[in-house]
Amino acid sequence: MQISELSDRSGLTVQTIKFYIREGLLAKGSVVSSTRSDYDERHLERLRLINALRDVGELPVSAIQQIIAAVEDRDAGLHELFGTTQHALGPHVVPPDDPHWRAAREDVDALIGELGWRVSGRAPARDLLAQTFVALRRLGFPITLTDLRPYVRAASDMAEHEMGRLADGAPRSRTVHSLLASTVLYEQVLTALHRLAQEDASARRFGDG
Amino acid sequence: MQISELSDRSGLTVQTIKFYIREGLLAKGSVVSSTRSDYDERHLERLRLINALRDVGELPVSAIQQIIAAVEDRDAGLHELFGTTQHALGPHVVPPDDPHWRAAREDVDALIGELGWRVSGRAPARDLLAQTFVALRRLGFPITLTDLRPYVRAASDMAEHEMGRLADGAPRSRTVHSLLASTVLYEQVLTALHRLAQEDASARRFGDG
DNA sequence: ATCGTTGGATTGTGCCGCTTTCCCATGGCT
DNA sequence: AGCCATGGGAAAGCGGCACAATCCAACGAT
Repeated sequence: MQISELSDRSGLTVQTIKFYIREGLLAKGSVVSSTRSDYDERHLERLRLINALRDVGELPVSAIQQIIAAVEDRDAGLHELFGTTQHALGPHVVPPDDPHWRAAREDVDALIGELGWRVSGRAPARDLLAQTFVALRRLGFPITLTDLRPYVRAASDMAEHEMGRLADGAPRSRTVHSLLASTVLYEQVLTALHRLAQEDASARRFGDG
Repeated sequence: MQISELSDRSGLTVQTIKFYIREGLLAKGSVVSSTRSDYDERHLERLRLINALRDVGELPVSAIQQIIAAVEDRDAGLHELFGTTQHALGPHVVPPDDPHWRAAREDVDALIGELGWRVSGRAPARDLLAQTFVALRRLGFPITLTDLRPYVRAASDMAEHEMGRLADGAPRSRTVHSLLASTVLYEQVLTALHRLAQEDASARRFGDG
């Protein structure tokens, strides 16, 4: 398949595909001549993945780069791919050297310790959670463990469900895609449903219809 | 308080504060002379809100503008503020006129109808959900109602919990802040916990420790 | 032979969120 | 009275990002 067909089938412009190749998100086609390269279904599949991560996951190109690199590394285990994805998802803030921040971060670490969760000490999600704690406190809505309980329950139930859905015997590439779908795409599913449920709750409480 | 003190206390530079004033995110101080204005605690509070929406919620300035405008509109009810916030959260994609997209959107509408949720037909979260459906299908992981069930349950439980937390007798400004915290900030709490729970589940399933 | 297509490289573009720069008025200290 | 740090207001600049446009030389189908 030529690049123009790849463009048609993927819905991306030729320039964008070239851009992705330059940035290392997509492999070059196999060179047929100095002005022809051949692309196959795997290139299309890759573009679909890139598109999902970009459009739905709203990931920057640099983050997708990292994920793709981990996907390509056939030596890496699935858990390593997981870590790379988490790291790519961010946040990319450098925690300021602030006492409030350190306190929030300690609360987060303590919570994870109590739950017995096996989570890397460098997981960016720790900082993400600490950041929200700080912001909530600064706004005068300190968060308590009681507030968190339903969220913790829901989060672990869903995570369990997601891991259970990964097919065991499937080829690696499919498992990898499934893993990324679970993390990046199902996160959006959860967010969307949460917003919809909130609107319903708000309508029932404040609405006049 | 002068702008320099406001700058010190908020952690934002004077220029950034001026920028927010220009953009309509923050009210001007009360003019004391042609070169002095006076800022009070409400300005500081507002800056904290802006910061939370920006740093934690990752909202663009234009979205914060819309939310602030709704907050300022003392005639608007809380449910309207809710709708504005939802709209500001996005996504801001124009649904393409694609059969897959229309089908996904119909699935979403049907789901919401079955659940009996009172959700505006223009709620962007409908599109967000439809978008993930399309992406999942294109990747070869079609989503089923069974897959969604645990997410729906979790989402409505949390939404119920969040609405219940809003204090009834509090002054409007506090309720408004609480509402925004529930929607924008608790969404991040949920996301962070979901990621942490996933990492734990992944470690238990794939990890070697 | 011609004309469209491709690869490869360079340059340009539009948006975003500030940041810098200027200018000038003023207030308060000396 | 003189001086200068501070503040207000407006305009222009900047750095990052994700492409998009343009140009060129080399093919390849007709």
